[in-house]
Amino acid sequence: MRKEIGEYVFTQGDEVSSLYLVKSGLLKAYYLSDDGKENIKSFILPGDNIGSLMASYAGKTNTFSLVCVKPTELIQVEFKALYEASRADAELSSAIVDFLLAFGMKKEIREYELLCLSAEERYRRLIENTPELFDHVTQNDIARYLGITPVGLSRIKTRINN
Amino acid sequence: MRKEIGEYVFTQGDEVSSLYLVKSGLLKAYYLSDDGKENIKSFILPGDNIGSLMASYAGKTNTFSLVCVKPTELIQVEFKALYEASRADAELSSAIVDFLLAFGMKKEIREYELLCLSAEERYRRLIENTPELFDHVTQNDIARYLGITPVGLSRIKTRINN
DNA sequence: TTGAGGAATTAACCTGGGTTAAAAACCGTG
DNA sequence: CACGGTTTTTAACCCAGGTTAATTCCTCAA
Repeated sequence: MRKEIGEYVFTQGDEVSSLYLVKSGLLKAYYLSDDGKENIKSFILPGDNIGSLMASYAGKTNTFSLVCVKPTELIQVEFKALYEASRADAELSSAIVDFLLAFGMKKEIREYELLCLSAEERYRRLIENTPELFDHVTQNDIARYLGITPVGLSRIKTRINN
Repeated sequence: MRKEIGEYVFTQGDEVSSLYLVKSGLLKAYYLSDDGKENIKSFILPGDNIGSLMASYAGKTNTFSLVCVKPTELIQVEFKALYEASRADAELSSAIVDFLLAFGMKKEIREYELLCLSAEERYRRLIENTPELFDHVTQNDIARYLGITPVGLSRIKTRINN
């Protein structure tokens, strides 16, 4: 399926239960707080997967929204169907285990960065690890991914350049 | 296996590759930064599991330490053996999928709290969700789990009680 | 019971980042 | 090229939480 810039794949509060594999393009997943502030959970690059475990597995409503930053080509997988099928299919089950392990590791890294690093350190790491992001995403969104405001990020940048 | 207070299950930098199921007791998992500061990743209660995916699956060295806060009874599971066995055993594989899904959801919640909530909100939530923790863990450790200093937490408490 | 070491609080001062608002730099489009 | 909107920067002021250090509280072992 194909989505254009600004189109939503799903929205906070939805009762969707699918996972998505991104073939090309760029998405952002974000939480919207009561007072209208956006906090970016993650950017999803080609080759990445995305979906709310909470919504899919635990039957809860979705906790975040997923929107296109670039025109995006993605594959939708019904979570429940996949999950049921995996119960009977050892190979599929193994693949899911690998997928979930990779997912868990990513979360573990993010947790570490948010718990242990300052906003400035997180910013330096992001430049280090995914410089390509800066070509496609506004500084605004970078800031909200780092957990700070655009103003804050601008200040960090000037601080770094002495 | 049994561990007493202060005993380590493994240490940051180790090349262990086991998962642990906690039958009774209480553990804490924490990161030690270069300048000697401790940041608590999680408390592990009876029924919980713990282990470094990074170390076990990706063959990296352990990124955090695991130490007993209360005398603890736990079961050690060799990750590689489990992983290999799961390749052939559909039932085991399914169980692992369930385990990893639960793990992923926990991480997702923690990520949300660290990204979107203030220290005070995280504190309120902790009281709400795991009040029993406060009986077994020093306020010192609670603070380091919330991502703040003990002084900071003390201030939050007095602020809350007007 | 007391004394010693750790835990928690308090106070004074500092800093990173939030908030608001205005200015400047960047667009894309007519 | 000029216009209008969106980003980014800058500035002024504010506040949560860090840091250091002193004080009080707790606990437990002798």
